[in-house]
Amino acid sequence: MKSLTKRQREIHSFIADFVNSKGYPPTHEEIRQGLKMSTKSLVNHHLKALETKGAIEREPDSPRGIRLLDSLRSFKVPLLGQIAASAEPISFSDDEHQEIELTPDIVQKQEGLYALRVKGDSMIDAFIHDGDIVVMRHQAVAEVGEMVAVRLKDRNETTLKRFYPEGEQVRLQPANPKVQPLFVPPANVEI
Amino acid sequence: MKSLTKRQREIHSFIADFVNSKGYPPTHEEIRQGLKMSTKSLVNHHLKALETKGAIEREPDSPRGIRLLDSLRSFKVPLLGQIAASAEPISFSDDEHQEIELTPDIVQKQEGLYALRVKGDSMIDAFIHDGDIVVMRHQAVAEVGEMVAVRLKDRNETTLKRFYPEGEQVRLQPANPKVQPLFVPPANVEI
DNA sequence: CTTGACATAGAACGCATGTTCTGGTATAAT
DNA sequence: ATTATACCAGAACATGCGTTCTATGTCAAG
Repeated sequence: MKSLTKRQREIHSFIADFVNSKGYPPTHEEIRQGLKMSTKSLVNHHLKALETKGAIEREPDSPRGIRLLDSLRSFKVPLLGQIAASAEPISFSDDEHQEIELTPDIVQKQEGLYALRVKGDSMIDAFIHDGDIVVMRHQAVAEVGEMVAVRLKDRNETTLKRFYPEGEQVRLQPANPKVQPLFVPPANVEI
Repeated sequence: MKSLTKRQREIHSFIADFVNSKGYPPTHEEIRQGLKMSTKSLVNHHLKALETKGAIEREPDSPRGIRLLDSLRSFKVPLLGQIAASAEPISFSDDEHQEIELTPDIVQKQEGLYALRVKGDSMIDAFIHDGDIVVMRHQAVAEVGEMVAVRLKDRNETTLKRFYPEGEQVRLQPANPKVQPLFVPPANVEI
């Protein structure tokens, strides 16, 4: 999707808010009022721009015929593969690209999010069961005691442990020193 | 919401499907075609019925002005109040009736669901932090080791503990014997 | 048989709405 | 200066679409 201008972003988010609150898209006239524009032709002008840039789709000659493609009210997160909570990690599966739908009620910032399916019951004490899906945020630094998905660089494998710094080394609870943490989850578990 | 007739359910689910795939509600004409009816007045007749029964809301004289109240693609869960994960439980707050929006991707069965906001950090080892919202299912029997929200009958308070049966008594980890479990959550945590 | 919900049928009315046309302004890049 | 791009204005038009009116058919309950 090409980049939008300021006014175009305003319109786009206005439509998103409108859909969220009302359940159906706004008419040109409603957009005009909401953004204090003077005429509908101006609205149509911007909608054309949004359409060519791929932000929306429109049904010609159809009232409220606006479809948000880059929807704000529910966004998707890539389901990258499986992860082992036990001692034996399991690698990513690159073949299937599934997605998970989330709402802003669950997580606010949606940058760098991705999901993994948990294999094994060794983290069952932390409310994570076999088959659960963990939503994570990609970030560089880990905080003490946080749940981290660690990637062993030599192998292409990932595992879910707690993170504790310990002097110059990194301790992973429960298991494996001699690894560098790479991914850090915030705190979301779903069944 | 009053019970719907067969034809009314057909229309309701048709609208839900339409909204899910298109992003905006159908017109009367589109409903007519989709359900192989002969005239629009018949559609309007049924929509009136759905409206009086509380299944939808309509914006008069407005194309596609249909709002699904009992939506299928995202349903709401009452946020009943706060809950203490620490030793001191906190009672319900009946004044504000908030709601949380969920999608079927997160939980399948939506019967008897409700949400509680967690107060305190004592369950931080189970991935539950202060301010987190726990989604629970109301059920009568608890399974061993499951997370349970226990209600102390004498007081009107609730707390979040683990459930272990122990002979004739019930042990709650960590705390308080002499209580009967009432609510049992399945396994959902959100931030 | 009669009554009353529930579903169906066709047609006409008229407002709401998307579209199009022809203009104008502001700013920045060339 | 000139061009390109984004933004703004007003008005006229054709039609999509909700609404309303009037009837008919069905089927179970009374």
